[in-house]
Amino acid sequence: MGIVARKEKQKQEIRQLILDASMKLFVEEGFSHVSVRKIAERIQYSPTTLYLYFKDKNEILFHCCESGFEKMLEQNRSLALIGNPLERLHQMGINYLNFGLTNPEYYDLMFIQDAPMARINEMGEGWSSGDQALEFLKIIIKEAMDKDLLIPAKVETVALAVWGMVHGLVSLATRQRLDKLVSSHEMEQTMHDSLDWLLKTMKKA
Amino acid sequence: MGIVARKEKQKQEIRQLILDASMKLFVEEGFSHVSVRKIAERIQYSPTTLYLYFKDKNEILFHCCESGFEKMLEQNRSLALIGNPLERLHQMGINYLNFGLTNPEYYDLMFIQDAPMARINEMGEGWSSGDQALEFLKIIIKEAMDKDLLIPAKVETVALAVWGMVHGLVSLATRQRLDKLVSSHEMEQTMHDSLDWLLKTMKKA
DNA sequence: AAAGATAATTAACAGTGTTAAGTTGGCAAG
DNA sequence: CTTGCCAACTTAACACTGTTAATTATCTTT
Repeated sequence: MGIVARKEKQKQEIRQLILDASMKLFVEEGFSHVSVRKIAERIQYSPTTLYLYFKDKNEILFHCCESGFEKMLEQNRSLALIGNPLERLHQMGINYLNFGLTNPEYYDLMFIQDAPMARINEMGEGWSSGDQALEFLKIIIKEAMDKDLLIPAKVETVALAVWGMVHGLVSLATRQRLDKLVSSHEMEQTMHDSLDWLLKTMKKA
Repeated sequence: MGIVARKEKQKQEIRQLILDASMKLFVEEGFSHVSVRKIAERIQYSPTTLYLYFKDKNEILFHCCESGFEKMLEQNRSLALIGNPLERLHQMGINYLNFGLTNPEYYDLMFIQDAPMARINEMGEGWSSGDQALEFLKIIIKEAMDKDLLIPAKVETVALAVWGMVHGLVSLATRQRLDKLVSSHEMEQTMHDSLDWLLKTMKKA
């Protein structure tokens, strides 16, 4: 009994060892340079050993992705302090843009790459991290509407529109679609302008 | 003189042969299954021959990307018939969403993958297709503001916001980030709802 | 200590983009 | 008419990728 427990603990330790190495590699060299062989080399194991602890590379990437969501959640902790739901929404948008621009690799994994989604679809479970984030957004919007600060509309519609816009801005920027339109030092300001415009426009007069 | 011209013509023919094969492969099997070897096999040439006509795979993909823009432009031809700039903007948004959802592979190449941008950055030239499309959007928005149909604001800011939103919606949908939130048969309607909401909200009362 | 289970490895498969070296063809000059 | 050249094209190879099957090493239990 004690033995099987220790074995399980060791197994979890190696799993964590693999994930830590993956994360480091991921942050240092970027998504596209993360390979099973490179991860294995970092922890001095054979490449195939990773397959004893994870089904495939997608599963490893999924965990890196989850860790990205934690990072984002961490950044949003301070939102709870903001009483005004409209200001809170604004700050949440700013946080989102900043997160995307400062952690493009994480952002990629969380919202663009299909590797993490592939693993989610194989398992039954839904995309809890993403659901949670959108739920959070919906609650703020609902609160703002209830307090008569926003023009009334279907909450889902508005939430999707807002998320869509900030995601669109971040992904256009990180995928270099705005490079020739906006000089890089103006990029952040320009994106914030668009966010400000949206919030101002949807605000009740 | 006639000889060197014929030679040049033949060279262009093979270039086109390669591009046609790439496009077919691209449409039939999707972006991720397009490989230099597969393209070569389709036209009965050795893989390395492609490198005599194109610098690298990115350059081939860039041309597929351009062809996607033509397809999109084609779809937008009918916009010219719409007199009201607000209605024109609306239809343009609908077209954009439809294009993205019905041609996810093209959309990917045009707005998400970095392969085509890599080739553009290597050459000096800017992203003319993208610039052109955004310019088109800006003109409509400006016209709507001039005709007092929209709440006045900086045109660039609004254009980027609108583009950002539709792009965000399409890319979230095609990258499966909305699967567990919106059932697939409702997807299109939900996205259209968000677009409608935005246009209605930014419209002058 | 011997047998059995478990952990880790090596070898291999089937692919990828790309470069360097070698081979074939046709055309022009001697 | 043959020789030499140049261009088009191919073969071979490099350095990778994710992943599976078979094999070896290690540790536990009898």
